[in-house]
Amino acid sequence: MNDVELGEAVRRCGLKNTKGRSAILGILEKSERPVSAEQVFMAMRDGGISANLSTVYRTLEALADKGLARKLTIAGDSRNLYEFNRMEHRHYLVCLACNKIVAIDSCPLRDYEKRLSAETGYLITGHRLDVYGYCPECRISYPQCPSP
Amino acid sequence: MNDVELGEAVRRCGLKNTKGRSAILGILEKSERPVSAEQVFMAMRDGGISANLSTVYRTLEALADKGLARKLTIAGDSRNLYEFNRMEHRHYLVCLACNKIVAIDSCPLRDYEKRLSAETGYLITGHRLDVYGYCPECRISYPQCPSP
DNA sequence: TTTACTGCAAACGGTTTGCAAAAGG
DNA sequence: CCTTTTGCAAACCGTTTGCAGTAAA
Repeated sequence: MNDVELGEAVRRCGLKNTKGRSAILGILEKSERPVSAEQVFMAMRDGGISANLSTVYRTLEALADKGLARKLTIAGDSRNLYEFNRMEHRHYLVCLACNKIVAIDSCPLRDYEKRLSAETGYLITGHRLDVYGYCPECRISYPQCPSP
Repeated sequence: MNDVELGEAVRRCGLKNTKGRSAILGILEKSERPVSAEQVFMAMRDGGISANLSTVYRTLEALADKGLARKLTIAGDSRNLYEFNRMEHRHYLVCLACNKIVAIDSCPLRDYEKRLSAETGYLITGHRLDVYGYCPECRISYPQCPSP
């Protein structure tokens, strides 16, 4: 998305468009990994758009509320991460050595949710699945790996 | 486990046993849901054993390090939760209305991890899966349910 | 011109820490 | 005894908030 499209996306969801907001949405869209508020803040500075950290938090929250972004947490990280909402159902593979996070497209849980619902009487609305391990690069140096 | 056994478990893992420590381990063991540090703290007060909150944190951390407990986080809760480590592979079903957390015993991900490892080159060591929905009691009052 | 947004500084909640005193083995 | 553990208070970190000023529609 270019600057104009980003601005339109912000406006279309019912928010007033500002330089900061479209910049933040652009940063999310360009990043292929979830990012923290602080990372967004720094990326803005790097891009020459100064913003206040609390504004970044408020914007990320607003974008998540409106469905343009997603807020997520990864085990072992006390921060919240945000990503552009591509409307895909996604899971993450987290490297325990270098903390790299990569997205997984496949989801093995459709049938499982049905079964679980039948067994428990719960109305299942979603799930969170993160997979942990060691990436090919780190794998070499970490022969034995504790489970989280 | 009785008091003696709790104390032995603490000592066996390489920690000095104190009244507070075995009490905390006992609280974890008796609870069938994960609990927060604050909850442990209050449970101790209720049980007549006064302890400092930072000691509770330190103890939970130590028990988790030694493998007697597990530390976990649930989406949408900024706190860490702790549970007695029953050495079972477990997942949780979280009610989005009343926040009740119940354990699920089955795990549908064994084969999936193998496949994923083959596809990505990662050494997979574990995963986190939480399922969200509405429990039978809350289900009635929440007909439409947003996905987390 | 009205309403939504921003910056600032201060508060927040959960967690961690440094230190001196206390208790375990 | 020597080491580990504790209580206390203060710091910490990521996040949220109240408010007065600014900008979008």
